[in-house]
Amino acid sequence: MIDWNRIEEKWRKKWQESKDFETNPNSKEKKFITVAYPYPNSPQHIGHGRTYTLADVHARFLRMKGYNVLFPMGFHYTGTPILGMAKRVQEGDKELIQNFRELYHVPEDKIKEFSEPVKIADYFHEEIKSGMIEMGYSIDWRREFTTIDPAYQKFIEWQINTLRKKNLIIQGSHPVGWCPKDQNPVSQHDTLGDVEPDFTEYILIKFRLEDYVIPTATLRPETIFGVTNLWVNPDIVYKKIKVDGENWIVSAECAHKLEYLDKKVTYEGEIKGSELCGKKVQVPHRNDPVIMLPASFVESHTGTGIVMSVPAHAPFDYQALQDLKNAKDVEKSLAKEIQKIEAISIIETEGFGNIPAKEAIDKLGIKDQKDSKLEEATKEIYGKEFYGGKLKQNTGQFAGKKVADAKDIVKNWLIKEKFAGILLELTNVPVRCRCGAECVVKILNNQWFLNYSDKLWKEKATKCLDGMSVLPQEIRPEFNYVIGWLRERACARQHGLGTKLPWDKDWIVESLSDSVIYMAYYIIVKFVNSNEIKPESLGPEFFDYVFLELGDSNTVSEKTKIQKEKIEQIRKEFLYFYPVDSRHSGRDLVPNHLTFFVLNHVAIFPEENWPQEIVVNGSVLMDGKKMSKSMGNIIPLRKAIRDYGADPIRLAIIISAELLQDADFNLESVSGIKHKLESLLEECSRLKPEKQGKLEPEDKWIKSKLQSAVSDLTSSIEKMRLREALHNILFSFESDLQWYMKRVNAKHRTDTLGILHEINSTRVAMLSPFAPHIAEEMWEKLGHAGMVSTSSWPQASEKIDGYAIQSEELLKSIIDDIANILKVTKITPQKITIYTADSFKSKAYHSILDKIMNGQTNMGIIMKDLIANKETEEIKKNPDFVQRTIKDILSEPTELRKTKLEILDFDEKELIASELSGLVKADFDVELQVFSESDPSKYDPKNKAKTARPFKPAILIE
RNA sequence: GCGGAAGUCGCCCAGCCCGGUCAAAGGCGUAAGGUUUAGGCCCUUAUCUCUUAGGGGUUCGUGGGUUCAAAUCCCACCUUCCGCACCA
Repeated sequence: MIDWNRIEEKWRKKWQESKDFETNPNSKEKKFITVAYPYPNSPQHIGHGRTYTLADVHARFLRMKGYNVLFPMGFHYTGTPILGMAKRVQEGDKELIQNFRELYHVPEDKIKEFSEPVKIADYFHEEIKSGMIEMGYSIDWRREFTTIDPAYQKFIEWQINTLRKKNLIIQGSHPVGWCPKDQNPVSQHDTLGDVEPDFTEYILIKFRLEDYVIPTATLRPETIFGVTNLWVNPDIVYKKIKVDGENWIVSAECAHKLEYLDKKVTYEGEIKGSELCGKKVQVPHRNDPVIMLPASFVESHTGTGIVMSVPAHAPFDYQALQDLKNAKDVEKSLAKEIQKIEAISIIETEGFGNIPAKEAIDKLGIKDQKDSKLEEATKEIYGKEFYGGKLKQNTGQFAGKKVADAKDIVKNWLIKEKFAGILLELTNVPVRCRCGAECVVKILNNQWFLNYSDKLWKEKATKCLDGMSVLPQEIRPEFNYVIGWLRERACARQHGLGTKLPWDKDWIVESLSDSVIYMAYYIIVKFVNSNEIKPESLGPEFFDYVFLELGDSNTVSEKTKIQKEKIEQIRKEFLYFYPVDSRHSGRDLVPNHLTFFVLNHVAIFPEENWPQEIVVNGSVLMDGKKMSKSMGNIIPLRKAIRDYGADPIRLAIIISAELLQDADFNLESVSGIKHKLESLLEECSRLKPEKQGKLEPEDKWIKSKLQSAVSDLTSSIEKMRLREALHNILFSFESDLQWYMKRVNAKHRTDTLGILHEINSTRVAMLSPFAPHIAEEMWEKLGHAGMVSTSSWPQASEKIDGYAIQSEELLKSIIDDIANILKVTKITPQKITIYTADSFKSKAYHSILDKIMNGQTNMGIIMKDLIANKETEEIKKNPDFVQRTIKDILSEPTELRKTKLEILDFDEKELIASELSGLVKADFDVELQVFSESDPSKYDPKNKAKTARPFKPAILIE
């Protein structure tokens, strides 16, 4: 048993002492690798480890390739969840405190401090950082910071001011979920049950009743042309209110909602719903009276509590009308009016007749307006009409328009003509704030936005994206799509940790806006942390000069009191490290952070400093399931490291899935990998550098295999196909090595230590970005001086020995064939005889191979050509040979075909005679005889020799 | 609905871009053998199906098509997953 924790600690200490990961500009070419910094509101678990591990492998690989790699890390304190947590601690929230205690093992005295949000962040910051160190991430910790550090805030002030100067920040109104009690916006983590307030826009159509406006809320403004009546609930008491100078009648709930929607509301009186029934109102656009009728499906908390009735296209309306027509207890004069009402059809949809609502109701067998299937009917009709419907002639100027288009056109027309207004309403009511109050939608009038709608900005971002590498490729269209639909985005909020808006101190820069160009800050922060520059000296002129070379260093020095030389040095370091060469992140950040990262870079920096690459990875599942607190399947990273070691976890995460796929993590695979590494370590301990003697065929072969492994692996890593790469080092190469050992053992060789040492040294070097600790240990055991993490990446020399590859392939396939024959015949072999093909067959073979490589696979044509040639004409007696040879060749890798084409003087008989006997003896414990097909004195009792083909000798087993 | 991804031999998952290397890698599981006092770990072999000569048959969501040749290219359909915002 090996002590993983001890080995890992040993090497972590060495890395720390040697300061290998502290990166300063030098004469080498640089690579700047960054990964989205963590939000410290909980310890990190295995899932968090994925992105960082991928980035670390990337960084370590590039370092070995000879680049000067900067891989820094910061901590994102900005945001509201931590604030919410602190609030819950203050309130003594049992569940949360229990989580801290039992799930996160936070010491009791620390939990007490958690009523202060920064303490929570500080605690988990240290926790996460320790985990990162224990995972062996090659981070330059001199550049660590948090987003509430004074210097960082200076940087964010500069960023946000710069954006504003470019007119990319605008002010406007914006609806948010709102708690009326707390007087604060609410989002998912502020609500009971963690529901995200979700709202939608209703169109308020204003019908007139004498001096009053009767507003009805609808999602389908285009159906106004089919209105036949209104619905009121007779049991509701409605409010008479004054709204911006107009008299409205709406439900009490609606009046309450309106108060938050930027309307001035005064209460003037009440009226019963039943009193409204029978009254006639004016339709806004056509001066036509329609009657108000009672309906029980009308709810006071939805819309205005009064509904516009379009029986032709709305199943609820149609059914309510039918119910009324059939009702017995309706007053006579009213009943007469009701009987007169006919549905007005205004939309034509394929598959539906004149009154779609009726058809849907009949189809579902709906009996009355209380039937829950009405929802289904409504959905079906809405879907069909919206995407497939057209407005009919009776819609006037809108006739012929598709419903999908007409909806917005009619809406805008209604609003322009003052026939309608807007009502925003929560769709997932009730949403309750953690304080218990029911939330509403509020329009904030002085909200600040990043104007991501800006066309030129989008164009620039698209250009940047087009010039960038996006890994894996499949994700690229998603970025383009996001840039397309992005609109104004609020960039400030009223509470939470973060930086105040410099020009409006009531607002705090929102967390997805203060995390977009901070990679540039990694250059600065080194000087802040070393006390070379003070936060207070970081005025805008400093950043202007360092990042954009605006102004001159003399003036900047005067203003900031920073030495001119220092300023020049920082500018030079910025120029050296920027742009970002690769940004790693999870795919959940594609529609927000990663896209904003691109947008903000192009807004602020000149083209030469635009980002070069984005690498996106999927999430991590635990035994096929999503990790979640409630499922109890979260494994804290640090605990996993203690139990299994950092390297096995790193490998298990990487090997379980390719980049974009969700990685399924399970503990069995961790122990599997652990054992693999342990046996590799053992192997390395055995090997010493030793002089290599004369190379045997299998030596040449394995060396060639090693060469191709190096070049395959390198290109895999370059494409960030780390799973594939790791798989090659750990498993695929293993099977080549097994064959090699089999060959070596068959020959009873003892002189292979040197070669195995060379092979394993290369493997360990290639393993080192993935499993850095154990690779160092292996490297040391192999007797290398220095550390493998600072050694150079193995170079693939171009020497691939085609002859050796071909030879070993032949030997393997003969062994396979023998085993196959034995399996089928179940005989115990006494003696094996092999016959190699005649030389004219070889010529034919090459000729066929040549034709196939040129794309000709037609048997007839190939045959004709062969017969036409004197050297191969003999083949006409043996058409089966041609058929089979074509098949042989087609079932080979193209690589091997090329090799065979190049090598003409391949002596099968000689190879088999000298190399195969030992193998056959070892595997089957019998003697081997070899003849050529053309050998007149051959032993061939069963007349097998004639079936021999090149690379497919005939075999006789007795 | 819009946008994206995906359906492979018990399970997980490669291969698809660039058609022939594909009955299709690897891991897990299962079975047999070796090692071990025993178990675990480890090693070997097998793991769609038929076959007493290295061979054949049927497979890669479903149905078509292109091609000498399709898991791979094209079309249609079915199913599943993810994102759709002011939240990190």
